[in-house]
Amino acid sequence: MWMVGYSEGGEFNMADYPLCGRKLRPLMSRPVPIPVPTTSPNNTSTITPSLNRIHGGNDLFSQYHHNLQQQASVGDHSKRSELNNNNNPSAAVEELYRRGTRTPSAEQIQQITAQLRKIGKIEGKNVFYWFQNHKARERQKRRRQMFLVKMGFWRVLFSVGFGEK
Amino acid sequence: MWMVGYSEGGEFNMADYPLCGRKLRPLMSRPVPIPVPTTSPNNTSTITPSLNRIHGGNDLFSQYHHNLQQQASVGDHSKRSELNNNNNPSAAVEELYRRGTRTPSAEQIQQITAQLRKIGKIEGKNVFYWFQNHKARERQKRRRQMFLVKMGFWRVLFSVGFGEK
DNA sequence: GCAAATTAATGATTTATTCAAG
DNA sequence: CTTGAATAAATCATTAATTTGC
Repeated sequence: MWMVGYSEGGEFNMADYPLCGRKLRPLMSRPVPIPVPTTSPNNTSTITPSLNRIHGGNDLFSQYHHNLQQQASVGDHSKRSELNNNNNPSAAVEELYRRGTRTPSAEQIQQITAQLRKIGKIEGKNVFYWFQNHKARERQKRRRQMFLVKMGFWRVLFSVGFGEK
Repeated sequence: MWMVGYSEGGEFNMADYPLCGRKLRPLMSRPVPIPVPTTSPNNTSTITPSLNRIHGGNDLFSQYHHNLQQQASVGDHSKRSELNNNNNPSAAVEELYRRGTRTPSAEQIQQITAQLRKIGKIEGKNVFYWFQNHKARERQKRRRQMFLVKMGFWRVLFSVGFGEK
């Protein structure tokens, strides 16, 4: 019988995972995601306003893509799509993501950044971070959902906030 | 709204988390891990009986450590600890593991084996295999636990058998 | 309504893991 | 096995969004 606090050379340390301390809402069966008018009156701005609040820092992006060369010599500009999502940078990158872009190369990032710079102040590293985070969090979300589904925890699924947003 | 079957690149692999495939008890809140006498009457032999049943095979050990030389010339016999764990070879190596030994060198393996040979029939490759397997399985176990914990599924953890073995 | 308190979202960093080359 | 680059995971930090007590 192993305990929560059991640790052997840093095996499992409760304090290492603050995310886990997250409080769950009370477990209630909510079979159909009926829009409840009491809690949230209207979700108007559901589009994530990300990529707008950008704060400074060191350029980790260039750390990763230190081999940023003229690898676009021949140029595979097959699907540029011009990124014209009505001046919403987030919508633009989400469009790219939806179309399959996951880990854009340094050259791709440069192109995307160039397009987005027409809309607002942005750097390549911001685009880099965005794709990193978006990919990771999409996967995370999917894994959580898959896990619960495979476990058959429909109740947990609904209580966890499943179905909305 | 997302779908069950949605998958993008085979993210979640059930086989990677055999612990999760376990049948779950009905989801009940069990705030304190009270010892349940019905399921597991008594876990007396929780100490792994490994390193006692040794079967033959090719010597992978000598494959890896083909450079077994007198590298112990100067000798860093700082913490020998003599391995006197009351004639239990498994307890002995687990003690070493707990103290930090992960991938012992050929020379270390020879020393350990020499000590263990006082207790029973053993070869260097057995010790080598033990550390290989133990390291791998500890990591595996840790990953499984981390997975559930990081997902924040405490209830699942408990219902999944967390707390017993 | 409103403002403090809480929670969720997300950009930025840091740490760990994977994978290929030597 | 060791090393280094690339990636993924975890975490930190800050802000948006929501809840809650008046």
